[in-house]
Amino acid sequence: MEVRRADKIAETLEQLVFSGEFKDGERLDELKLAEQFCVSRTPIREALHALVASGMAEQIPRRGVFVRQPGPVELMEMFETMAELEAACGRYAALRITDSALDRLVAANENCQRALAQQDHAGYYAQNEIFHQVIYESAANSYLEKQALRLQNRLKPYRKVQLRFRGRLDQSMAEHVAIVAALQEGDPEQAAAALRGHVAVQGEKFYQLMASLNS
Amino acid sequence: MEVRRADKIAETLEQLVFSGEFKDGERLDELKLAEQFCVSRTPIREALHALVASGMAEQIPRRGVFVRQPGPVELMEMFETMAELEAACGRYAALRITDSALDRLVAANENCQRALAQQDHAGYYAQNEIFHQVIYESAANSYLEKQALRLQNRLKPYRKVQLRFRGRLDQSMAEHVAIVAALQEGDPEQAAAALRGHVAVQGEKFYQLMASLNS
DNA sequence: ATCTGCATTTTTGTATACAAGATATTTGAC
DNA sequence: GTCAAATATCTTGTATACAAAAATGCAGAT
Repeated sequence: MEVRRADKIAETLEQLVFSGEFKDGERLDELKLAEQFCVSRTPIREALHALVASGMAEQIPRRGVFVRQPGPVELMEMFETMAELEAACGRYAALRITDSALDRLVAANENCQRALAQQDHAGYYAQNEIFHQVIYESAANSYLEKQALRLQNRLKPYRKVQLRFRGRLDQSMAEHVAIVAALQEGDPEQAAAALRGHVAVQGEKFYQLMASLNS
Repeated sequence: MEVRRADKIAETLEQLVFSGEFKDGERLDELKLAEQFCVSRTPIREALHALVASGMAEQIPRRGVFVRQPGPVELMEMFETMAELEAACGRYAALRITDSALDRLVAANENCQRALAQQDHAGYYAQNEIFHQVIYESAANSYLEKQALRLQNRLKPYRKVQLRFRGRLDQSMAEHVAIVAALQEGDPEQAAAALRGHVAVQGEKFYQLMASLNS
């Protein structure tokens, strides 16, 4: 799929920004990166433009591109938007979901519970991700699905933090059950509300954590 | 704001794709465009990448970038997504809108009505755009606002078509009034529902039109 | 010592040159 | 005449060279 070196570099840089290797506001030096990746400036520049397009960096003309780690406010806004996107997916999924997708949803949920019992955090995250992605897919709107996937990916590094809250995992599982129930019932309003709340609380927990750290 | 030639070129290409100058599937030849714009391939390539990033073109490695005009199904999906984004904005706006924003909303609405009375279509479009943008802004979520603005801009060329339907303009105005009322009441559910319906019907009308043209 | 103006040095943006993969064409066999 | 293989041509991707704008450093004046 990706034969161009620039694309691989973009992917690597994305990971480095995600992992916090690059601090907020840091300038991404074309020459240094070119040397570091053993390529010329050209593919580096293309990779940097990709970063800018995905919102992880900002370009100031004739000045360079700077990493743009979202602050607490922007993160909260992104979680809020995610909540609405998921609510939208849930709304349509309630009307359009297939039986096989419902099965996969239940299966992912059971896998979540199993991972939880085994203290397998990585497994839980993976299955949780699948759970939500099945809902995006079941909205039967590939454009909406793509948007949801994009933002889900963007928020991934921040979602992990919030699950450390006391009892959050159990609560999260209970919410999943309610979501599945609403989808099985085919109730758009209830599915939307359940998903909105489920995601929104993540943002709020995260915000709480950020606030507690900054005081 | 934009000192880089590549950015101006990207903007121009965007317009050309919007206006249908470039047909769906057409390859955007770097050399020809470079000659046409009297620049080298480099800024052209950057502009093409911008087009790809905004979803108006597709890049196939080692093959080139091709214009990607959305088909009826994808357009319908985009309208559906727009409806949900606007509903989300309306939901939050009902809780967060300021008095001054409400005033601007009413003013834009009156300007719409005035333009309608004078058969000033361009004026109507402009004021209608402002009406919706005030709502995005009033959601007090700049991330969500940005997403809404992006999709609104992307759908702009298609929205105009749909307003030609008999009586659609009058109906649209009535919906605007209902939206303002819900926001004034501070009722999130009603605001969301009103906006969802208002935008979704545009998609439906558009789909009807496309279907009638293809038969 | 600090600030201002000029010169130097980086660094971005663009043009050109080169490499490699994809497409088109030609030539030969059947 | 059709098909296939080899060659030629074209196009993208990358490297390098050049131009222009911004940042930096230094000298001199206040």
